[in-house]
Amino acid sequence: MKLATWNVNSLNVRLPHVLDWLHENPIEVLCLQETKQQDIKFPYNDLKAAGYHAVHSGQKTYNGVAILSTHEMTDVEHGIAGFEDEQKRVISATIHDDPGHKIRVICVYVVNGQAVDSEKYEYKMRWLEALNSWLTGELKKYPNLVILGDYNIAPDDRDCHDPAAWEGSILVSPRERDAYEELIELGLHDTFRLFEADGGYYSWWDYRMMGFRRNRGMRIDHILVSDPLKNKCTSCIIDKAPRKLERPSDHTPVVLEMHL
DNA sequence: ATGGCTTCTGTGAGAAGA
Repeated sequence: MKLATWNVNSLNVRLPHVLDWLHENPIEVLCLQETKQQDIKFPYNDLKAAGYHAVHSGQKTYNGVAILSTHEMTDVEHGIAGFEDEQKRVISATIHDDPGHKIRVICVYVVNGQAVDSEKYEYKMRWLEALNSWLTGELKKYPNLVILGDYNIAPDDRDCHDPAAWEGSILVSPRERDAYEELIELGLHDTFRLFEADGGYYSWWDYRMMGFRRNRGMRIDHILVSDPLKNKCTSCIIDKAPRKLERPSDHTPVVLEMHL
């Protein structure tokens, strides 16, 4: 089974890239973030024509998350149970593959936080705490769990192009990294790091200052798996190809392969 | 360098992203 995550920075703008990418990369599950559109505008028909079921939790202008799958999805849940949030940042579903395996997939768009001294940063920290408590229960309910998305956290200095310049800033601050580490301590594994120990691999590059060409990026999009799935993982790669297209998203897909 | 780009809203210029 192949699963991927991609922050598309507006599905309205990026739908052609998504359809082209799915055509070239036939995978079973794709989680999208920042669709930036209401459900009524979501391109269910175009995705269906491409062979994908889809579930979406969207809103106008900001946020918005979706799960696309070639397989049937059941038990769709929106948001973090018990956490009131106007912002559409989480959607979950159970994927049923052809051999009959059941995998619980959670698509997350973690709060950006803007700057460490902003109110949005405090919201980010509260949000991550709520995610953590909720996941504790979800892991018990669903042993085979994959959490894919834009975490807006670079877990360590290998995941940042210039740690000295970024020290203490948003995306790398100690409190954010501690919150990420607490997710890992629930018994989750950063699948990219199962296969690659070196730095210099990023999933986001700033649009400004030729960030991509100079590889001035951050690895902030992650695929975490629960313990029972760890040894089923066979590869996790960052596909830089879509970042090279005309009018790209500033993020690029991360792809996990598992042999169930 | 409180910048740089891109998207959104909505038709201006400002917010937000990361």
